[in-house]
Amino acid sequence: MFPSVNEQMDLIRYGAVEIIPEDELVKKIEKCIKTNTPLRIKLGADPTRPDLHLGHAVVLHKLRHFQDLGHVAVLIIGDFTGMIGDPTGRSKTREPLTLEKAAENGRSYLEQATIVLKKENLEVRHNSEWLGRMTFRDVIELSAKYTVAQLLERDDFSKRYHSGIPISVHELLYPLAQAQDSVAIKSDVELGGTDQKFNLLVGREIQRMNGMEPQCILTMPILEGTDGVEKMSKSYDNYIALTEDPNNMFGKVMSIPDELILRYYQYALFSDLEEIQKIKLGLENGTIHPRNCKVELGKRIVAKYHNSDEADKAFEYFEKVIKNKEIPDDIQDYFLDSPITELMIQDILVSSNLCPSKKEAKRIIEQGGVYVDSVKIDDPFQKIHISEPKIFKVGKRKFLRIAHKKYN
RNA sequence: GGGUAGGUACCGAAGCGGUUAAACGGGGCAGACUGUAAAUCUGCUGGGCUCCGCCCUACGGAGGUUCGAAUCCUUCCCUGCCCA
Repeated sequence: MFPSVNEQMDLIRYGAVEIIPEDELVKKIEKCIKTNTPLRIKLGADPTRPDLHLGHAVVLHKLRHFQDLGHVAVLIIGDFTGMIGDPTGRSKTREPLTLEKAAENGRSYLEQATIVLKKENLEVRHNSEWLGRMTFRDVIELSAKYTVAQLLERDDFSKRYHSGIPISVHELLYPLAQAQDSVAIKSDVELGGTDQKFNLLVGREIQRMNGMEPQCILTMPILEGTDGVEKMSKSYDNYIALTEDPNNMFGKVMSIPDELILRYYQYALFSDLEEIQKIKLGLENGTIHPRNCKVELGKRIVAKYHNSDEADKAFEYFEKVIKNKEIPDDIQDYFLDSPITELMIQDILVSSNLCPSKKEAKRIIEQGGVYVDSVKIDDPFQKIHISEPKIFKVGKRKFLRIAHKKYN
């Protein structure tokens, strides 16, 4: 029924940073094989931000590995904890989320997560189910199990504390709430990024205090964003969303610095280690050109999240529009609802949402970033006839075919 | 409860009665360059007006002093730190 311990551990170890404690996990797996009972693998999802990206996918893939081994993935939508917002890595208190908003984000989260996860062996839970029912007394009992000093061990808490940045009490409670999830769903293993290590360990502690066998924890690396410096995150705008359209997805992969290529092969693609080794050698001895390698990486990532047809198209688009600065084939149409057919270029750019304001439109025009039918426009007040559709280009990759709306 | 330091644009941070749409840095955008949407360099970076000038909005909130305030006064809100 279940693969052997070694087989399982090989897959589980792939890409993992830490497994704490590893021997306990081995024991759990042995027991699972013996009793033919799948392990319950927990992953908590923070529904504060609705867009999942390749960074989130790293740990989702690990969860998928467990599913493939026959274990149960317990995905927790933190609709309740979303009201607190995990302060991990943040130097600022998060904006609280309403339960409704959290639930809505949770739905879209699930939709995106199942791009990576399979629907079999998947249990989805919302933590408002148990956290929302706790009374103040329950909360006091829970918080009595941990000390302020223990909580302040957490790096970002202590940093904030020592540099005088406010920490609200509810933020301190977050790790305990997350730990309570582990108690509620009786997890055997909890997954998370390395930045989650503290929270995951608290879960162990709290489970033990509730007389349960503590969960093992497994941490995955934090994937760097396209800038190659910061972790991939929406707030740094260096992310590649799972639902990113093929052209953007490919382009964003192309924009990663060369040093990140191998890391993306490993953690965005989960390629075989032998293959990664081969690429590494090739890059080192010059038999593989980094650009071609990145093209391949981009195509494969697009193929993974879309399909290989889209991947080829995205590559062609990139070659054409970015490399050769040509006009793409498929440009969206926009029909201006205006009684006049001759309008100032700056007005056209604003009404078609190519620019957010006239000032901005003016700026870009004056800086030489605007072309109409491949002719550079340098006067923001120049009038353009749009009785027939014209192709507007703003910056490197914003295109729109604009025409006057026809009334019949 | 007492004391003290603060709250400035997307973020960090200067300014402390007029020359301030607000230095500087980051970010963002545009241009050049490039295998690249990387790196680097250059420029721009509140909004409106046919616009080389004018008009709005803006320095935690609300009032006030003044010809004139982000800068002074009053009051309220928020935050750090120290002492209880």
